[in-house]
Amino acid sequence: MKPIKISEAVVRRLPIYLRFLNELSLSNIQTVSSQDLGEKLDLNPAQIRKDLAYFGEFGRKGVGYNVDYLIEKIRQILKLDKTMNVVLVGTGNLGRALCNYSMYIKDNMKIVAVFDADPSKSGTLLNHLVVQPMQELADSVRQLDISVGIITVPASEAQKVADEFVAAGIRGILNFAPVVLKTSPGVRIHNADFTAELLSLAYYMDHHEALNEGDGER
Amino acid sequence: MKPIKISEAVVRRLPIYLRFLNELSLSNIQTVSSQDLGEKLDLNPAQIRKDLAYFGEFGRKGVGYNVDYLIEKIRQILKLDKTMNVVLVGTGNLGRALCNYSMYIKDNMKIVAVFDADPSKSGTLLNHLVVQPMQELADSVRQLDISVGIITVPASEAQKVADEFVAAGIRGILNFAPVVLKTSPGVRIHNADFTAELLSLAYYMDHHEALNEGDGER
DNA sequence: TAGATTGTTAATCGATTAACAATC
DNA sequence: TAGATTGTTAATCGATTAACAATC
Repeated sequence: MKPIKISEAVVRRLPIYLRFLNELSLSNIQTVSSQDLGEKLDLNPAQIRKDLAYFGEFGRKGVGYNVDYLIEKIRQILKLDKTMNVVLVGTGNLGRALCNYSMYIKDNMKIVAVFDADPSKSGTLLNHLVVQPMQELADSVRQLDISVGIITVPASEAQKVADEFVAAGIRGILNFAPVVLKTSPGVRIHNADFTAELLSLAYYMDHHEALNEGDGER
Repeated sequence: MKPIKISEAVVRRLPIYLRFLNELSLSNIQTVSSQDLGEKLDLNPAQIRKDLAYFGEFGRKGVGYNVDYLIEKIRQILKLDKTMNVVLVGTGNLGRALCNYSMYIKDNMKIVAVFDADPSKSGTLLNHLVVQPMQELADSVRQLDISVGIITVPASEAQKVADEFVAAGIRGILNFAPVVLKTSPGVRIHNADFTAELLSLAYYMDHHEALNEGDGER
């Protein structure tokens, strides 16, 4: 009935909308216009309306969007209305930091298993979870109905972990390792590569004002 | 002489090129073609050639690019040939994990000061650096010639920190807090927002295959 | 020379923005 | 009713890809 394919850029903005709407809801604000959203999120109001309209008619002309209703709808679209089980591999500093994050709960994303390639880490406790050895990955993924995997191992190990994820049946990967992963077409990879962000930030420091005269973008 | 403005998308890809070239260099590979790069990095070869050509003629027709020369050039473009001093605010799990990262050294990005809004954290040691109270921020930025700031505080505190960064003269911000920051036009903000990446990943899990038939993209 | 590969222009594709009728 | 704001179409803008002459 609606075979329109949604662009990646649109999907990427949905969590941004959701977060801000949650803030509004906490402040007991009941209605918001695309104008308001655009100002707060530095986006064009038309773009916001268009993004939302891909999924349905959520607003009321002359009025705006009901905050709580829109939250509910976006959560449905992103499938955050049911719990999504997540596995994390790599219990270094970053991996441990991510495990301790509590935000997942509200968004129904839950780290339910933790692995490390280093056998000496097996059995140690990390935020109520026992670190497991890699051999148990496939079993856990099946038994715990895990669909998403987070990679926080060194770059040199990341591809290997990705391969094991795919073999175990994982369909989505959030990759923190600074490397381009290769997987089969059905698997979705999102990169959370802050080192690249940091390096590209350097480009914009100081001396390039002369070149980028028409600056001020984000 | 070259008043062409470089698009954001181009700059974002430069660190990706650089990383892979570094790998090649370590393997003693001396020459690489845009074809090779494209295959390894999942990018169109024409795009890679065009990206590089914005900054100069780095390749040789019929031959390809000299790996070490290209590394040198990209490092110059990104200004990684001189040390860039970085400050980090927020010594929670994530902040501590970032401080312990060693990658910065190779890329000449160095965390030289660490702050926390919680006064009880002041004076504690974090990876050879003494955690400082926020009042000292502006002084440190000036004295240590810091141009980039990393924000790893909770979302509720992030805007305040960004304001203090701007007031202290910082020109680039890497923001890990899940919130859209507002600053003056001259300040560059890059978001390292893995929570958004994780939530948007959920969208692509399972039941949406039917809609996105033409899948397989990244 | 023949084969390979760049740098670059032109064509294509897709995403953003403007505009406005519909309507609350 | 008048004012506001959506949903959506059309216009614009920008980025990606294809194609190819130049040349190593």
